[in-house]
Amino acid sequence: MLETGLKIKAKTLRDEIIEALQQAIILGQRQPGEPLVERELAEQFGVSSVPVREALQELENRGLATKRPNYSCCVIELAQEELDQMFELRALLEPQVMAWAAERMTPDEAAGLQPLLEELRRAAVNNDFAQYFFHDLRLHRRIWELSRNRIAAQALERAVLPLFAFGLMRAHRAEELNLNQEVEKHERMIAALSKGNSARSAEAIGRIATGFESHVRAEAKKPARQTTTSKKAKR
Amino acid sequence: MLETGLKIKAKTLRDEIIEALQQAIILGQRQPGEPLVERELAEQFGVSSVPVREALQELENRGLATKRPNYSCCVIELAQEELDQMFELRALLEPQVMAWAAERMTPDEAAGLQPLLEELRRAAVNNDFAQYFFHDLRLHRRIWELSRNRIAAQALERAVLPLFAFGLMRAHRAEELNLNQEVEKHERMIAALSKGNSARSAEAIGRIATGFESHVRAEAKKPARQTTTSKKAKR
DNA sequence: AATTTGCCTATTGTTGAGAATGATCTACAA
DNA sequence: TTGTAGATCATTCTCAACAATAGGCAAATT
Repeated sequence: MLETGLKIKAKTLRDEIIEALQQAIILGQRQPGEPLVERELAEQFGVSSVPVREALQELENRGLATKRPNYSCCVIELAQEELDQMFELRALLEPQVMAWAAERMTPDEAAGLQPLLEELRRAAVNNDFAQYFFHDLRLHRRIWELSRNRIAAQALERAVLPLFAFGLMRAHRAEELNLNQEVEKHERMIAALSKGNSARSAEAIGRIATGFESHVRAEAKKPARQTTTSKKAKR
Repeated sequence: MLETGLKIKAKTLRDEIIEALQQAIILGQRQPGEPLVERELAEQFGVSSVPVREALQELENRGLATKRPNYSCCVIELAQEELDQMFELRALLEPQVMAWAAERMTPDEAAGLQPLLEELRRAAVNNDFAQYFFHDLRLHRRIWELSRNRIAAQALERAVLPLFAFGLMRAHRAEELNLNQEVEKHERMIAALSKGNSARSAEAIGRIATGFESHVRAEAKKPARQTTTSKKAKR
């Protein structure tokens, strides 16, 4: 099962709910457009509605949900236009962030990337798409962190995470992807990073990052907006 | 007096409080590091504490405050390191966003920038720094919007707004700035934008970038590379 | 039939009180 | 003096009940 990987730090109910809902959205247990009703969730989590409200607010800030006054919060729905914007921003940001990481990471930190890469490799060998995307995200996040620019890392997070909610990283959407090949690209990228070669690192990410990008942009014409089965939209 | 520009906004208490606090922070009525106590603010605004909590959460997401569990929310304090990160990100992002705006804006939209430029000019003539920075932000925001990339615009907002909280845009910090000269740079930039000249627009923003950037970074001693990871990015 | 009007209801927004938390302070011992 | 354990206290966090809102339904009007 997917885990946050971050130590269980949920000290407050709000944070627990955030994690739970984020995971549910990313795993597709909550479909795009599906309403997230405060009281319903409150009962489900066995808490009051205030922590749920705050969690929903945070989900909106992470780009995983939309919230209008006096209206049920809904899982984010992305139009093609918005997908394009996210890819556009990522294409601009990530190469430079890679370059910064290459310049600024220590040898120790570079070595620390290997275990993450290993996880990626294992997922690829097992042909486990869900695991692959999960560890892919973890690896990229870690590198963003090593760029020593937290603001830029956040911007990337904001540009990438919603794609998970949209279902881009679900297994069935990526069946054409050759995971082993992708892993090789990552290996080359990390090799460049570890050598502190910023130019090659930036170039390498250009080949990967997109892996799914081209794939998705080609077929994303028909994203049928799902109608929820159990829960109908407000009223 | 500074106004949000958007009049019909606050439909909910939370939003009113957000606006009020944001303005207070930007105007320096709330100093960096100053604690924002929920009950205090609640009483001050004549409301209960929940809307205040939600407002504080939003302020944190805008990069204007910091919030730790079971601890008073505080107005953001920026270390030199974080300032550098914000300038670094902005330097990467804004030229490209300008280029996009130049390519994508309609003639009408380009014409619509003139009134904003006029406001800037007036503030400069009156040597009113507060007004100048305020209208400068409005103008830049509008252009970001015209880039047709909302995610990128948000990232820029997130990189720039905290600088206001930090007080970079206060009058006394900018006394060396020649406002009329700055206005001229903006005029050239907008001219390039209006012609759809993306290359010149991107280059023009590099010169303006803010006027305060060079001023501030001058006193910064930038550690290009860190050898230890003693300070891990706090989350 | 089409449009308007007003009520109805599900859901969000807000409140005041209370429980839980972590920082600070004091007393005491090494 | 220095460090440590416990009590204190300010403040956040949570709750359950209440109020306000916006959309939908149906009757009334044109």
